[in-house]
Amino acid sequence: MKKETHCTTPDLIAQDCIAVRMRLLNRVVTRIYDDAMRPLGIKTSQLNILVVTARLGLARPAEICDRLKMDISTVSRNVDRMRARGWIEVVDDERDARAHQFRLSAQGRQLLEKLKPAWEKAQTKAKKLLGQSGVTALVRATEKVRERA
Amino acid sequence: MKKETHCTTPDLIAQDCIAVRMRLLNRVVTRIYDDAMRPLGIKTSQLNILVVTARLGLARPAEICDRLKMDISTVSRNVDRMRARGWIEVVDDERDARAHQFRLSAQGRQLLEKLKPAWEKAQTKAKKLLGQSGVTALVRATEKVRERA
DNA sequence: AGCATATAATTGTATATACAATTACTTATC
DNA sequence: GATAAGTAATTGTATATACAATTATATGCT
Repeated sequence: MKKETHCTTPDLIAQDCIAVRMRLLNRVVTRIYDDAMRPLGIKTSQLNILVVTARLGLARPAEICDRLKMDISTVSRNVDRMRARGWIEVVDDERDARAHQFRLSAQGRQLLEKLKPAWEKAQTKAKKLLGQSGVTALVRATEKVRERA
Repeated sequence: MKKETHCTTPDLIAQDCIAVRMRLLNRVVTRIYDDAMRPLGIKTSQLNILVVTARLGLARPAEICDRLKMDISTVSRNVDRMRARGWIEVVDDERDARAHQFRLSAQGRQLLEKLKPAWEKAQTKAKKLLGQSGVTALVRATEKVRERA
Protein backbone atom coordinates (compact mmCIF):
# COMPACT_ATOMS: atom_id res chain seq x y z
CA MET A 1 0.00 0.00 0.00
CA LYS A 2 1.36 3.34 -1.01
CA LYS A 3 1.85 5.83 1.73
CA GLU A 4 -0.23 8.96 1.30
CA THR A 5 1.67 12.18 1.59
CA HIS A 6 -0.54 15.14 2.24
CA CYS A 7 1.52 18.18 1.40
CA THR A 8 0.31 21.71 1.49
CA THR A 9 1.42 23.92 -1.36
CA PRO A 10 4.26 25.60 0.57
CA ASP A 11 5.59 22.26 1.76
CA LEU A 12 5.45 20.88 -1.73
CA ILE A 13 7.25 23.84 -3.25
CA ALA A 14 9.81 24.18 -0.47
CA GLN A 15 10.76 20.54 -0.72
CA ASP A 16 10.63 20.01 -4.44
CA CYS A 17 11.25 23.33 -6.14
CA ILE A 18 14.25 23.02 -8.40
CA ALA A 19 14.66 26.78 -8.70
CA VAL A 20 14.86 27.22 -4.94
CA ARG A 21 17.57 24.57 -4.63
CA MET A 22 19.43 25.70 -7.73
CA ARG A 23 19.56 29.27 -6.49
CA LEU A 24 20.65 28.16 -3.05
CA LEU A 25 23.45 26.04 -4.44
CA ASN A 26 24.42 28.80 -6.81
CA ARG A 27 24.85 31.17 -3.88
CA VAL A 28 26.97 28.66 -1.98
CA VAL A 29 29.16 27.77 -4.94
CA THR A 30 29.60 31.37 -5.99
CA ARG A 31 30.69 32.20 -2.46
CA ILE A 32 33.40 29.50 -2.61
CA TYR A 33 34.91 31.00 -5.76
CA ASP A 34 34.41 34.60 -4.72
CA ASP A 35 36.18 33.96 -1.43
CA ALA A 36 39.08 32.24 -3.16
CA MET A 37 39.53 34.94 -5.76
CA ARG A 38 38.89 37.97 -3.57
CA PRO A 39 42.61 38.71 -3.12
CA LEU A 40 42.88 39.00 -6.90
CA GLY A 41 40.04 41.48 -7.15
CA ILE A 42 37.88 39.44 -9.52
CA LYS A 43 34.44 37.97 -8.96
CA THR A 44 32.97 34.79 -10.37
CA SER A 45 30.67 36.56 -12.78
CA GLN A 46 33.64 38.36 -14.31
CA LEU A 47 35.67 35.17 -14.44
CA ASN A 48 33.00 33.72 -16.71
CA ILE A 49 33.42 36.52 -19.20
CA LEU A 50 37.18 36.56 -18.86
CA VAL A 51 37.61 32.93 -19.85
CA VAL A 52 35.08 33.01 -22.65
CA THR A 53 36.78 36.06 -24.09
CA ALA A 54 40.17 34.42 -23.72
CA ARG A 55 39.05 31.36 -25.61
CA LEU A 56 37.39 33.25 -28.40
CA GLY A 57 40.31 35.60 -28.87
CA LEU A 58 38.05 38.24 -30.31
CA ALA A 59 34.56 38.03 -28.85
CA ARG A 60 31.41 39.81 -29.90
CA PRO A 61 29.01 40.62 -27.07
CA ALA A 62 26.32 38.49 -28.64
CA GLU A 63 28.67 35.50 -28.71
CA ILE A 64 29.35 35.86 -25.01
CA CYS A 65 25.62 36.00 -24.32
CA ASP A 66 25.13 32.88 -26.30
CA ARG A 67 27.91 30.96 -24.56
CA LEU A 68 26.83 32.02 -21.09
CA LYS A 69 23.06 32.39 -21.62
CA MET A 70 23.32 35.85 -20.25
CA ASP A 71 21.34 38.91 -21.29
CA ILE A 72 23.26 41.21 -23.59
CA SER A 73 22.73 44.18 -21.31
CA THR A 74 24.36 42.24 -18.49
CA VAL A 75 27.38 41.50 -20.64
CA SER A 76 27.54 45.11 -21.70
CA ARG A 77 27.79 46.38 -18.15
CA ASN A 78 30.03 43.64 -16.83
CA VAL A 79 32.49 44.28 -19.62
CA ASP A 80 32.39 47.98 -18.81
CA ARG A 81 33.67 47.21 -15.34
CA MET A 82 36.30 44.82 -16.61
CA ARG A 83 37.44 47.39 -19.12
CA ALA A 84 37.72 49.95 -16.35
CA ARG A 85 40.03 47.54 -14.53
CA GLY A 86 42.16 47.16 -17.63
CA TRP A 87 41.49 43.48 -18.25
CA ILE A 88 39.61 43.83 -21.50
CA GLU A 89 40.06 45.93 -24.61
CA VAL A 90 37.43 46.91 -27.12
CA VAL A 91 38.09 46.68 -30.85
CA ASP A 92 35.81 48.37 -33.35
CA ASP A 93 34.47 46.38 -36.26
CA GLU A 94 35.59 47.97 -39.50
CA ARG A 95 32.79 46.49 -41.56
CA ASP A 96 29.93 47.37 -39.25
CA ALA A 97 29.98 50.60 -37.32
CA ARG A 98 27.43 49.26 -34.83
CA ALA A 99 29.52 46.33 -33.82
CA HIS A 100 32.69 45.75 -31.87
CA GLN A 101 34.60 42.97 -30.24
CA PHE A 102 36.39 42.36 -26.99
CA ARG A 103 39.74 40.82 -26.30
CA LEU A 104 41.92 40.35 -23.25
CA SER A 105 44.59 42.93 -22.55
CA ALA A 106 48.05 41.86 -21.43
CA GLN A 107 46.86 42.55 -17.89
CA GLY A 108 43.85 40.34 -18.46
CA ARG A 109 45.99 37.45 -19.64
CA GLN A 110 48.28 37.97 -16.70
CA LEU A 111 45.35 37.91 -14.29
CA LEU A 112 44.15 34.66 -15.79
CA GLU A 113 47.46 32.96 -15.07
CA LYS A 114 47.71 34.47 -11.63
CA LEU A 115 44.29 33.30 -10.53
CA LYS A 116 44.81 29.68 -11.49
CA PRO A 117 45.87 28.44 -8.03
CA ALA A 118 42.97 30.18 -6.31
CA TRP A 119 40.58 28.81 -8.91
CA GLU A 120 41.90 25.29 -8.42
CA LYS A 121 41.39 25.52 -4.70
CA ALA A 122 37.80 26.66 -5.14
CA GLN A 123 37.22 24.04 -7.80
CA THR A 124 38.33 21.29 -5.44
CA LYS A 125 35.94 22.47 -2.75
CA ALA A 126 33.07 22.74 -5.21
CA LYS A 127 33.74 19.26 -6.58
CA LYS A 128 33.63 17.86 -3.09
CA LEU A 129 30.34 19.58 -2.44
CA LEU A 130 28.65 18.35 -5.60
CA GLY A 131 30.24 14.93 -5.79
CA GLN A 132 31.13 13.21 -9.05
CA SER A 133 27.50 12.57 -9.92
CA GLY A 134 26.66 16.20 -9.29
CA VAL A 135 29.42 17.45 -11.55
CA THR A 136 28.40 15.02 -14.27
CA ALA A 137 24.77 16.07 -14.05
CA LEU A 138 25.76 19.72 -14.16
CA VAL A 139 27.89 19.27 -17.25
CA ARG A 140 25.19 17.26 -18.97
CA ALA A 141 22.50 19.86 -18.25
CA THR A 142 24.61 22.80 -19.42
CA GLU A 143 25.55 20.98 -22.61
CA LYS A 144 21.90 20.29 -23.27
CA VAL A 145 21.12 23.98 -22.87
CA ARG A 146 23.81 24.85 -25.37
CA GLU A 147 22.64 22.32 -27.93
CA ARG A 148 19.12 23.62 -27.87
CA ALA A 149 20.09 27.18 -28.56
CA MET B 1 49.30 5.12 -23.46
CA LYS B 2 47.39 7.95 -21.95
CA LYS B 3 46.45 10.76 -24.24
CA GLU B 4 48.06 14.04 -23.30
CA THR B 5 45.67 16.95 -23.08
CA HIS B 6 47.44 20.28 -23.29
CA CYS B 7 44.98 22.81 -22.05
CA THR B 8 45.69 26.48 -21.60
CA THR B 9 44.31 28.04 -18.46
CA PRO B 10 41.26 29.63 -20.12
CA ASP B 11 40.37 26.36 -21.84
CA LEU B 12 40.70 24.49 -18.60
CA ILE B 13 38.56 26.93 -16.67
CA ALA B 14 35.96 27.38 -19.39
CA GLN B 15 35.48 23.64 -19.73
CA ASP B 16 35.69 22.56 -16.15
CA CYS B 17 34.68 25.46 -13.94
CA ILE B 18 31.77 24.42 -11.79
CA ALA B 19 30.88 28.00 -10.91
CA VAL B 20 30.58 29.01 -14.56
CA ARG B 21 28.25 26.10 -15.29
CA MET B 22 26.28 26.49 -12.09
CA ARG B 23 25.68 30.16 -12.74
CA LEU B 24 24.71 29.47 -16.34
CA LEU B 25 22.23 26.82 -15.32
CA ASN B 26 20.92 29.04 -12.55
CA ARG B 27 20.16 31.76 -15.07
CA VAL B 28 18.37 29.33 -17.38
CA VAL B 29 16.34 27.72 -14.61
CA THR B 30 15.45 31.02 -13.02
CA ARG B 31 14.23 32.24 -16.38
CA ILE B 32 11.90 29.24 -16.67
CA TYR B 33 10.23 30.01 -13.35
CA ASP B 34 10.24 33.78 -13.79
CA ASP B 35 8.54 33.44 -17.16
CA ALA B 36 5.92 31.10 -15.76
CA MET B 37 5.14 33.29 -12.76
CA ARG B 38 5.36 36.68 -14.47
CA PRO B 39 1.57 36.99 -14.84
CA LEU B 40 1.30 36.66 -11.06
CA GLY B 41 3.80 39.41 -10.39
CA ILE B 42 6.22 37.32 -8.33
CA LYS B 43 9.81 36.41 -9.08
CA THR B 44 11.69 33.26 -8.19
CA SER B 45 13.77 34.89 -5.49
CA GLN B 46 10.63 36.05 -3.73
CA LEU B 47 9.02 32.65 -4.14
CA ASN B 48 11.89 31.21 -2.08
CA ILE B 49 11.14 33.51 0.80
CA LEU B 50 7.41 33.13 0.44
CA VAL B 51 7.45 29.36 0.84
CA VAL B 52 9.98 29.31 3.65
CA THR B 53 7.92 31.85 5.54
CA ALA B 54 4.77 29.89 4.89
CA ARG B 55 6.30 26.72 6.29
CA LEU B 56 7.72 28.34 9.36
CA GLY B 57 4.53 30.20 10.18
CA LEU B 58 6.45 32.86 12.02
CA ALA B 59 9.93 33.33 10.58
CA ARG B 60 12.82 35.32 11.93
CA PRO B 61 15.07 36.85 9.26
CA ALA B 62 18.05 34.88 10.52
CA GLU B 63 16.09 31.63 10.10
CA ILE B 64 15.33 32.47 6.50
CA CYS B 65 19.00 33.20 5.87
CA ASP B 66 19.90 29.88 7.33
CA ARG B 67 17.38 27.92 5.29
CA LEU B 68 18.28 29.65 2.04
CA LYS B 69 21.97 30.41 2.67
CA MET B 70 21.26 34.00 1.85
CA ASP B 71 22.83 37.08 3.36
CA ILE B 72 20.65 38.73 5.96
CA SER B 73 20.77 42.06 4.17
CA THR B 74 19.39 40.39 1.07
CA VAL B 75 16.51 38.94 3.05
CA SER B 76 15.90 42.30 4.65
CA ARG B 77 15.44 44.07 1.36
CA ASN B 78 13.55 41.29 -0.41
CA VAL B 79 11.07 41.17 2.43
CA ASP B 80 10.68 44.93 2.21
CA ARG B 81 9.49 44.57 -1.35
CA MET B 82 7.18 41.69 -0.47
CA ARG B 83 5.75 43.66 2.40
CA ALA B 84 5.13 46.58 0.05
CA ARG B 85 3.12 44.19 -2.14
CA GLY B 86 1.08 43.06 0.83
CA TRP B 87 2.22 39.44 0.88
CA ILE B 88 4.09 39.51 4.16
CA GLU B 89 3.39 41.03 7.58
CA VAL B 90 5.91 41.94 10.23
CA VAL B 91 5.33 41.03 13.87
CA ASP B 92 7.38 42.59 16.63
CA ASP B 93 9.02 40.36 19.19
CA GLU B 94 7.73 41.28 22.62
CA ARG B 95 10.73 39.88 24.47
CA ASP B 96 13.43 41.47 22.34
CA ALA B 97 12.94 44.94 20.95
CA ARG B 98 15.60 44.38 18.31
CA ALA B 99 13.91 41.35 16.83
CA HIS B 100 10.83 40.69 14.76
CA GLN B 101 9.27 37.97 12.73
CA PHE B 102 7.53 37.65 9.39
CA ARG B 103 4.39 35.81 8.43
CA LEU B 104 2.26 35.54 5.34
CA SER B 105 -0.72 37.83 5.01
CA ALA B 106 -4.03 36.51 3.71
CA GLN B 107 -2.99 37.88 0.34
CA GLY B 108 0.30 36.03 0.58
CA ARG B 109 -1.46 32.73 1.26
CA GLN B 110 -3.82 33.40 -1.59
CA LEU B 111 -0.92 34.11 -3.94
CA LEU B 112 0.70 30.84 -2.96
CA GLU B 113 -2.37 28.86 -3.97
CA LYS B 114 -2.86 30.85 -7.12
CA LEU B 115 0.67 30.32 -8.35
CA LYS B 116 0.62 26.55 -7.98
CA PRO B 117 -0.30 25.75 -11.61
CA ALA B 118 2.34 28.10 -13.00
CA TRP B 119 4.91 26.65 -10.63
CA GLU B 120 4.04 23.11 -11.69
CA LYS B 121 4.48 24.00 -15.32
CA ALA B 122 7.91 25.49 -14.66
CA GLN B 123 8.84 22.58 -12.44
CA THR B 124 8.06 20.12 -15.22
CA LYS B 125 10.26 22.01 -17.66
CA ALA B 126 13.11 22.25 -15.18
CA LYS B 127 12.90 18.52 -14.38
CA LYS B 128 13.13 17.72 -18.05
CA LEU B 129 16.18 19.94 -18.38
CA LEU B 130 18.05 18.43 -15.44
CA GLY B 131 16.90 14.87 -15.81
CA GLN B 132 16.28 12.56 -12.88
CA SER B 133 19.96 12.26 -12.06
CA GLY B 134 20.33 16.02 -12.11
CA VAL B 135 17.46 16.52 -9.71
CA THR B 136 18.82 13.85 -7.39
CA ALA B 137 22.29 15.39 -7.41
CA LEU B 138 20.83 18.81 -6.75
CA VAL B 139 18.81 17.60 -3.78
CA ARG B 140 21.78 15.72 -2.38
CA ALA B 141 24.09 18.73 -2.65
CA THR B 142 21.63 21.14 -1.04
CA GLU B 143 20.97 18.74 1.80
CA LYS B 144 24.69 18.43 2.38
CA VAL B 145 24.99 22.21 2.58
CA ARG B 146 22.22 22.32 5.15
CA GLU B 147 23.74 19.60 7.30
CA ARG B 148 27.08 21.33 7.47
CA ALA B 149 25.70 24.61 8.71
C1' DA C 1 17.61 56.50 -54.10
C1' DG C 2 14.38 56.16 -50.22
C1' DC C 3 11.85 53.97 -46.87
C1' DA C 4 10.72 49.93 -43.97
C1' DT C 5 12.64 46.47 -41.40
C1' DA C 6 16.17 44.14 -39.05
C1' DT C 7 20.25 44.06 -36.12
C1' DA C 8 24.16 45.47 -32.55
C1' DA C 9 24.68 47.41 -28.66
C1' DT C 10 23.66 50.70 -24.87
C1' DT C 11 20.84 52.98 -21.48
C1' DG C 12 16.69 53.24 -18.27
C1' DT C 13 14.66 50.98 -14.56
C1' DA C 14 13.93 47.49 -11.11
C1' DT C 15 15.26 43.54 -8.48
C1' DA C 16 18.83 40.43 -6.33
C1' DT C 17 22.91 39.81 -4.03
C1' DA C 18 26.72 40.36 -0.60
C1' DC C 19 30.18 42.70 2.35
C1' DA C 20 31.05 46.45 5.49
C1' DA C 21 29.46 49.73 8.62
C1' DT C 22 25.99 51.20 11.59
C1' DT C 23 22.07 51.30 14.88
C1' DA C 24 19.56 49.62 18.52
C1' DC C 25 19.10 46.63 22.00
C1' DT C 26 20.48 42.68 25.26
C1' DT C 27 23.49 39.99 28.12
C1' DA C 28 27.51 39.24 30.80
C1' DT C 29 30.94 40.90 34.01
C1' DC C 30 32.81 43.45 37.45
C1' DG D 1 24.09 49.33 38.01
C1' DA D 2 27.64 50.74 34.71
C1' DT D 3 30.25 49.30 31.14
C1' DA D 4 31.94 45.89 27.79
C1' DA D 5 30.84 42.44 24.68
C1' DG D 6 27.53 40.29 21.90
C1' DT D 7 23.38 40.02 18.87
C1' DA D 8 19.34 41.38 15.48
C1' DA D 9 18.49 43.83 11.94
C1' DT D 10 19.04 47.77 8.72
C1' DT D 11 21.53 50.92 5.75
C1' DG D 12 25.58 52.20 2.65
C1' DT D 13 27.84 50.81 -1.35
C1' DA D 14 28.96 48.00 -5.28
C1' DT D 15 28.13 44.37 -8.52
C1' DA D 16 24.96 41.21 -11.16
C1' DT D 17 20.97 40.42 -13.55
C1' DA D 18 17.08 41.01 -16.91
C1' DC D 19 13.31 43.31 -19.50
C1' DA D 20 11.97 47.36 -22.05
C1' DA D 21 13.11 51.26 -24.59
C1' DT D 22 16.34 53.64 -27.26
C1' DT D 23 20.16 54.75 -30.52
C1' DA D 24 22.75 53.96 -34.35
C1' DT D 25 23.66 51.45 -38.29
C1' DA D 26 22.85 48.01 -41.96
C1' DT D 27 19.99 45.55 -45.24
C1' DG D 28 16.15 44.56 -48.24
C1' DC D 29 12.53 46.03 -51.21
C1' DT D 30 10.33 48.83 -54.50
